[in-house]
Amino acid sequence: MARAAKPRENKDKKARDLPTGIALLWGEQDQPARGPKPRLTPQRIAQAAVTLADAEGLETVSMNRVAAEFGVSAMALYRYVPGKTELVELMVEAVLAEPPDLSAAGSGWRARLSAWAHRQWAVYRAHPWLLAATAMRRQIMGPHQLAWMDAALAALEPTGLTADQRHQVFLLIAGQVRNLAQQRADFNEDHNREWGRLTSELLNRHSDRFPALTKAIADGAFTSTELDPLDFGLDRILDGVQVLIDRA
Amino acid sequence: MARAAKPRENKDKKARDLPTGIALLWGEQDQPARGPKPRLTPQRIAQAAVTLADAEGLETVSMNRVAAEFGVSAMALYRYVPGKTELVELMVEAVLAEPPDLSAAGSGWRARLSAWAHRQWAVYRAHPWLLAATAMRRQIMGPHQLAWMDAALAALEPTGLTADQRHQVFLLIAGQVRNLAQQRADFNEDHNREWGRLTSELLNRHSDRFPALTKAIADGAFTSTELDPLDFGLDRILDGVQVLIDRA
DNA sequence: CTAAACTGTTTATGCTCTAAACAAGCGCGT
DNA sequence: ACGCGCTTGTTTAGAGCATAAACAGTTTAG
Repeated sequence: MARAAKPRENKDKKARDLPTGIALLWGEQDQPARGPKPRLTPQRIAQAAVTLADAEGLETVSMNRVAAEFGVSAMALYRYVPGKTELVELMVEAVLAEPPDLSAAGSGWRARLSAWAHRQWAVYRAHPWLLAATAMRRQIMGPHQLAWMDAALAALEPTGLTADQRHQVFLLIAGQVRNLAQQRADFNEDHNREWGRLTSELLNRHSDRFPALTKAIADGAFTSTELDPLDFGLDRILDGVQVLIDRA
Repeated sequence: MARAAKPRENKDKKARDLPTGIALLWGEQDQPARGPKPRLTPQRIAQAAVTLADAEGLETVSMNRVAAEFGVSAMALYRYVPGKTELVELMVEAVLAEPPDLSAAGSGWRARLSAWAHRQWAVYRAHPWLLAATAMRRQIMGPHQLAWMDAALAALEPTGLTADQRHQVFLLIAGQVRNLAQQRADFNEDHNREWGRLTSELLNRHSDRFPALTKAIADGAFTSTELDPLDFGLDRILDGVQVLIDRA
C-alpha cells in the first residue's frame, strides 16, 4: 500500500510538473533576480549530458556523473532541471538542433522526404543513445522535434494527400529511420559475429524447424551488403506512397 | 578506476554467460539429481513475471517482486535464472508462444504477410511491455522468435525476391508493427487529450514557425479515426513490395 | 552412512533518483 | 545603507534496484 501510494504520488507530481518541463523545452523561463548568479543553465547541463552519452552511452548518464562534470553535487542539478526525465528530454532537443533545410534536396516530395530521412538517420548515427532516450515515455515535444515534423509534413503538402494521410506517411518514414536505428543499436562488429556463430549453430541443429530461415541464411540473407537498409526500406515505402497518390 | 573496472568485469561475465542464456531459452537444461527438489522452474518464473508485467507494467517487475509472487527471497531466483536480462528474454519467449499458422490466411504472399503483421500486433497489444523488453539490447533469439521470423520469410518465398530482399522486407514489416506499438505505448486516453491541449496551445503561439504542422492539425490530422494505422502503413509497404516484385 | 551437490536465506555492497534540511550569496525595497 | 528573503549549492538520508558471498538445510549417489 505504501508501494501503491508512492507511484501514484509520483505520477501526480509529474503531471503537475509537465508545464515546467514544457517551459524548459521552449525556453520560456524567466530568470530570477534575487539570489546568487547561477553557475549553470539547463542547456549547459543537457549539453554535458549529451557529450557524456555520446562518449560512454546513455546508461552512464546519471545525475551524479553529469554533476561531476561541472564539479558540483548531484543535487545542484535539480535547481535547473525538475528531474532526470526532463533532462533526457532536453538532451533530445539539444541533439535535434535546427530542422533540416530540404529545399536544397530538390523540388519533388519524394526527394525531400528521402533527404529528411537521411538527415534524421545521420542524427541517430551520431547519437546512438537517441533511440533509448525517445523510447522512454515521452509526453511532450520540444520545438526542434516539432520543426522536424513540420519539415516532413511540408514536403508532403504538394502530394494532394489528405491531412490524415500525410500524417500517417510521416509516421511511416520516421518509423523506418527509427527501426533502422533499433536494428543497428545492438550490433557492433564482434558481437554480431558471435551472434551469427551461435545462431547458425542452433539452426544447424534445428534446421527442420525453421526451413525458410535456414534457406534464407544459406542464400546469404544476413551477410550480404548489397542492399543499403535505409534506402531499401525507404524506397519500398515511397513506392507505396506513390501508388496511393496515383490512385487518388 | 574502480568505476571503470566494474563494468568491464560485468561485460565479460555476461559474455561468458551467454551460452547459459541460450541453454535456458532453448530448454537444453539438464536437471540435477543430487539436491532438494527445486520448487520453481525458469518457465514458471517467467510466467509469473509476465502476469505481473501485464498487470502493472514492466517497471514493477523486479527480482524482489517476482520472488514475492512465489513467497521466496529474491536471491532464490538466481538459482534458476542467471540475471534479470535473461529473465526478460524468457518473458519475451513466453509471450511469443507458438508461431502463427498463416496457411489459413490465404495463399498469396500479401495476405499471409498481412496476417502475420496482425498477429504480431495482437501480441503487442496484449503485452504492451513487450516493446520495452525487446528494446533492451537483445543479443540472442529464442526458438519462438525465430519461428515467427521463419513464418514471415516462408510467406515471402513465392515472391521470387532474393534472400536479401526477403530479409529486408521482413524487417520492414516487423518494424512497422513495432513502430505502431511504440506510438501507442505512451498514449492513454486522458494523457493524449492533455498532450493535445498543450500542443495546440503552443502551436497557437508559434503557428508561424510550424506552418505545415499547424495546417495538418487544422485539417484534423491528429484527431481523425478514419485510417487504421496498422493497415495504412502495411498497405503502403506491401504496395511498395509489389512494385519491386513486378519490376523483377 | 558419509560426502557431494543442490536449494534457499541472510547479509552486504554499490548503484540509482530525489526529498528535506541547511549554509551561504546577492539584490530589492525601505 | 541595511536587512529580509529569494536563490544557490551542499549534506544527509531514504527507498529501491541488481546481485555477490557466505551460510544452513535437504536430498541422493556411492
